[in-house]
Amino acid sequence: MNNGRFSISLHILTLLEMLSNELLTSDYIAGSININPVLVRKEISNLKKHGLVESKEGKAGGYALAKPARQIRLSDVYQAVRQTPLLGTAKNSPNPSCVVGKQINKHLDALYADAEDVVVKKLGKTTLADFAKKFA
Amino acid sequence: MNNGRFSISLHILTLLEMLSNELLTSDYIAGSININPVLVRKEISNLKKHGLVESKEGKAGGYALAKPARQIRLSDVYQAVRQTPLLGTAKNSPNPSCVVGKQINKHLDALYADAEDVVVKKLGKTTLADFAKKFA
DNA sequence: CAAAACTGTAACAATAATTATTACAATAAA
DNA sequence: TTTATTGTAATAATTATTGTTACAGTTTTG
Repeated sequence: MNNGRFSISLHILTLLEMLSNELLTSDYIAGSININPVLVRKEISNLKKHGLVESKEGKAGGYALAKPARQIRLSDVYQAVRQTPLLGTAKNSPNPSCVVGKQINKHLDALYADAEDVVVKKLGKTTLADFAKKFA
Repeated sequence: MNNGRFSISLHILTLLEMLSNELLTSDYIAGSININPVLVRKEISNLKKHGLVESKEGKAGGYALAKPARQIRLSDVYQAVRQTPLLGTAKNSPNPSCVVGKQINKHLDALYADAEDVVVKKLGKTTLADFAKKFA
């Protein structure tokens, strides 16, 4: 699958929701996650592309959610971050002269799509607001 | 997530099922998948540990399924291969002096477990026999 | 029994993916 | 005009994955 990007994006979004009365800087966010601020900015750049976060440049700038947390489903976060199929991709190219090799990718793709579908449906049942509520 | 191991394991198992009247060598299997035979043996070593494959050493040796394909669920394959949480793991250690940082791992773990659960349930509905049937 | 064809596995090399860092231009506030 | 901040490119470092070589151990077969 992917990497730690889902965790990081969700961490960012949770912080933005919990402290939604102010703009948060990449430095502050990086301090909570304990990673490099540039990574936070890169990750947010992606979240902005997907309409989940907005930013203000310049002094006293920072980040905030682009819409109410109850309108952000965790599946939206997953899809914003998703790059490769959930169940992984082999980098081989199966032998086309073998019955199995010739067709396996087609069948794997279908299977992966189904699996991913149930995850997306599951994640779609929780909003960022629900998730953030757990942090007392 | 992981890598290409699920694909490779499923490819191996499908071959073993389709040609279940003979023992297949790692060389033959590697030729269909188009990877190194040693990788095949390593992967099978894991499948053996999980009771899905059995092997015979020596000349005229090779591999076969350890039980009927209809008794092997794709979720068994997934669990045999699974190493890291489906949705990825960040390698940071969140700041414990932050409300979010302190608790996020606990909540992420719960969320990941739920997501993984639905995938396992979904994969559990298909057996290796079902899957192999698709290869005319 | 000796040669041949295998599996099993360790050690290591190569490649690819991920994460971190540095640097600096652009923007906005004070 | 200084300061704080985002945006982004370039590159380095680290880690994960995949591939390779080598060889000991096992079994069949001539």
